[in-house]
Amino acid sequence: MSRSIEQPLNARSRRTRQAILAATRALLEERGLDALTMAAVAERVGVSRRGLYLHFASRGELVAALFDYVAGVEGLERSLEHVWAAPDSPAALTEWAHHLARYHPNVLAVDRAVQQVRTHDPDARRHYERANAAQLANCRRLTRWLAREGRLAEPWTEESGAALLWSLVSSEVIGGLLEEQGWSREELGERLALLYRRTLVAGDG
Amino acid sequence: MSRSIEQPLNARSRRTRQAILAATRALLEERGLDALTMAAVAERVGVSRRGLYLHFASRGELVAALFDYVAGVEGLERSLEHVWAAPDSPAALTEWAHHLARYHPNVLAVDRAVQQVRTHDPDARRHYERANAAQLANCRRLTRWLAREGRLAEPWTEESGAALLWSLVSSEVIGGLLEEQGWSREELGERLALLYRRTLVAGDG
DNA sequence: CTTAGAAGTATCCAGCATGTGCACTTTTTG
DNA sequence: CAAAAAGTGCACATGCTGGATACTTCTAAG
Repeated sequence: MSRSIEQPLNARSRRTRQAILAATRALLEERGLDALTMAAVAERVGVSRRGLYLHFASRGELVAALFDYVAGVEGLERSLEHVWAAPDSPAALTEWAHHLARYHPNVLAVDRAVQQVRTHDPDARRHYERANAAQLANCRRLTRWLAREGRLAEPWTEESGAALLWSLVSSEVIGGLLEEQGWSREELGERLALLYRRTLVAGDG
Repeated sequence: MSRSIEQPLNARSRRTRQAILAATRALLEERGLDALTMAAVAERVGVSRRGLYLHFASRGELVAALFDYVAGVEGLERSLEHVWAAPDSPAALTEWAHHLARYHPNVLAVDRAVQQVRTHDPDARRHYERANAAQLANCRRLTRWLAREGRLAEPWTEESGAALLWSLVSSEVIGGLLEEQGWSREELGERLALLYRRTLVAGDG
């Protein structure tokens, strides 16, 4: 099932594909994953239900494709630049917290959807695992930086610190604090930054 | 739909109900939520598919019922006693970390299932929210205790500290660290305790 | 400007899961 | 033993996915 669909050559095709992705995202954010049926998407795009399958082999593939779509639209790379441009590793850690608070809220719905769908769908699982590996790599880069500068607090290692950081990039955590606990993005960023520094950074009074 | 089903009076009925819950849990843990169809459960229990609906009005209600079932079987209350028996608030916080590492791994599959199902099913949502509120109340009790003893670090308040603690009781976090990062329960407990103390406790060298 | 091939439509279909209705049998219990 | 409760078997409506087929419409390259 769900054999990937080759890159569209046609301009018309590309436009339709984008329209489908945009409509899917909107529908997902407005009405949730359960309401996201192929029929509902088709109607919203103004295309036949059968037509969707010309662009996405399955519902799972469609949801999975949202992953990269929102990363582009919401500027994942751009937001990450702030982290690596920091002057030192503790500052980078703080920037990482702010990056989470800046970027992730915008993709929460998609994150959660991919996460649910991944259990059935190999395509979604692939996308999820790729994104996850990238996330973990970023975390490890942070802890390595800390270690190099001698700022990684006892008893953390590059590995265990990275794992901890990675685990806190969770739609459950971020969504819970924002939506259920009513934190603002600013509060989220500041407080995560605080947690990170106190937990991981040595000599940070 | 999914009108609740009244307390069974019959001994036979109670036995069957327990058998259904046990089989459901086993199936869920072995083969995941997707494989958890009413037909599969029925076969495993050795009861007709129709018979399940005599005990649980819907699949959602069945999954939701697992919540309390595992809490009983795995001794939620008993595990929590360690927390409140602690001599002081920082010790309680440490005990809380160990409680998470002791209890939660045993109910991860059920936690995740209820969380997914709750989006469709009102019954599951009710159960989830009740459990969640209890969780949050526990966290607040911890931060209140800290505050009373003057051990709550700047800039946390009873409320914001509780929210933070609450957000870290997440199957995504716990499951991720245990399963994907390969932490042992001991490591999880120790490291969470460390994170909690450094972040929330004042004057804890 | 024409024409081959791609994009898209309309309709039907099979598969599979949920949950309900109904007549029936078996077990429990007073 | 008799009534009530528990459980069975089967049929059925509904809702979704994804595949098939024959058809029309657009677009891109010669």
